[in-house]
Amino acid sequence: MTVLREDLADAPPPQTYPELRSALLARYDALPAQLKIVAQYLIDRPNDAALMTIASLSEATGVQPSAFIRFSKAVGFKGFSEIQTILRDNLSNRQVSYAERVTRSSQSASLAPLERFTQSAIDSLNTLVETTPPANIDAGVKLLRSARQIHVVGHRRSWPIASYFAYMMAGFGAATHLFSPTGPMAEADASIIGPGDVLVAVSFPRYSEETARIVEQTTGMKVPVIAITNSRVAPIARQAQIVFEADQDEAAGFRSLASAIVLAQIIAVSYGEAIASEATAKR
Amino acid sequence: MTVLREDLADAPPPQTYPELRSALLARYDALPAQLKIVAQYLIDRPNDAALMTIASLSEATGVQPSAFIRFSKAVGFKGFSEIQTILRDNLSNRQVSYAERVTRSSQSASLAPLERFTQSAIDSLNTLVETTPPANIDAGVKLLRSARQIHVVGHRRSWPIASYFAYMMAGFGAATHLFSPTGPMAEADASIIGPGDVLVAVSFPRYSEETARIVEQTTGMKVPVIAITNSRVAPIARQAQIVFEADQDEAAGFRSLASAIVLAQIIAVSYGEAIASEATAKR
DNA sequence: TGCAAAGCAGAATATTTATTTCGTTTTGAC
DNA sequence: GTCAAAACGAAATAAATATTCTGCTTTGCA
Repeated sequence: MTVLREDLADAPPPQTYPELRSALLARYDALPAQLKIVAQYLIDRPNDAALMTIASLSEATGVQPSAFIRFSKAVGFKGFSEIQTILRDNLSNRQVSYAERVTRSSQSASLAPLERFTQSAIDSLNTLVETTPPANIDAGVKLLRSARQIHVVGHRRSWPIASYFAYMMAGFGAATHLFSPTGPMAEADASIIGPGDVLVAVSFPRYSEETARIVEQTTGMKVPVIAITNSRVAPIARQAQIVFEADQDEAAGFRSLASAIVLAQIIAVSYGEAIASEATAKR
Repeated sequence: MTVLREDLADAPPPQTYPELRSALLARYDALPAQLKIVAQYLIDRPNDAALMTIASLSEATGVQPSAFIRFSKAVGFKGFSEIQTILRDNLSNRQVSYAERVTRSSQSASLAPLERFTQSAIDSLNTLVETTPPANIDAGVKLLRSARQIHVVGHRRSWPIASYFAYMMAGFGAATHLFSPTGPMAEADASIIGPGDVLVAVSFPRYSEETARIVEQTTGMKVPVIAITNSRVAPIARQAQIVFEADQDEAAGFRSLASAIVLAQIIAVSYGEAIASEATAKR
């Protein structure tokens, strides 16, 4: 009886790339010749293999397509596609693929709000770290420090972010002006912006028209704009010198402001630290 | 003759992702509605799009598969596969991974603000889920639904949370009043609170005296108070009927508002869902 | 050296995925 | 409002890709 060997084969198949990798390493010696080649390729170039078809893998390795299927089954999968799913998830360094997440979340629609929104916020925070280039923050800080005066605008859902940012900046001693949250006079206010100033505009869907108008007027005066928004193609992002993206995730129709407010904090604190270190250097 | 326009369309199609990206940004405004959605998705989440099939992209964006082909041809490609090839090339030789970035920046003494505050926010969100009893949310929702009018107060750092909460509640049709953020008149305002009302007070260190005073006056009138704060022994927590704790974590002296704003969202949306399900039941 | 079991290559098939087609709807100019 | 052009959605078709099947070859053991 080959009970032992069967037990090994029946062990639950790996779900993540690190698991897969160590499973392959463990079983490598016991594999037949062609399958060894397949295993080696998957270990050596997982990111290439993730994007290739079986046909091109066959060409690259000199191993027949059917061998890839045999390999997959030998390792406990139903087919090679399952292995590729793991490789792809690993490549985009997500726990589960995005497509899966879409279908899954539409299935289990009614998780408690507590878990739902917290998880969504955490996801969007992770996205924030991954997608924000540190150079962007440096550029933003530099621009803010060069400003004669810093104007901040944001309406409706973006108002909390705008007011928080203005509050922090004022706390660091920056000359800060915050546009009032509502009212038809907002547009007229834009006249207080002058040369040497910088406008920080916060705007999330549904984008406020007042904010867009102020941004438009500001760019017309050649005054630079820093945008905090959810997409590079957001209305205000097109005209902005520097664009920060936050808050792309959405749970049950309600977007979380968590990543936006953390982003505002990061920019403000980076500014504060830059000011502080300059003060120290001068002494 | 529309030579100019044709010239633009006939320009050699992009071959690399940066080229593609800027081409999309340049032509974005001129695209029809559905194709705008496609362009936006490719700009916002190129790494996801690289690995998804047209079918799953269609599901994720709500745009029909055929629109993806029309889009591809409008931008100068033969089909969507050619675009995906570019996205995949970009994905496979992309910059350093996030994990690498963290280890690298942690080597250089202090972590960059980006990683520091994001991590701190995630920690406090996890704490939020663990420490918030669902029954507390239910009790809060019940109290809010029984209110004749809902007053919201919060100053300084707590102002963004208070204004966001008030904005959400007003959006759900609740009779909401938000106390002005500053000024010596705040105290006088408390007189507008009457029997049957509920006060939602947001207060974090350093606790605002105005907020504390309004809470004091309110409890004197036997009007119930819901507190959103950082500790059960915070000034306003003692007198409150219901206390929500958020935001216990602190990174480098700067507390994150992430968990507080998510908490505000959770309470408001729970309220909104309760309202909605009641409306459905009545029908 | 003979024989059974396992491994293998290539072609056939099934499945998934991209693309085209076409009737309907929307948009924009007059 | 009316009309033509453009855009759109849904289903049909074409292309690609994965998987299975078959007969042949190698391997390992007696």
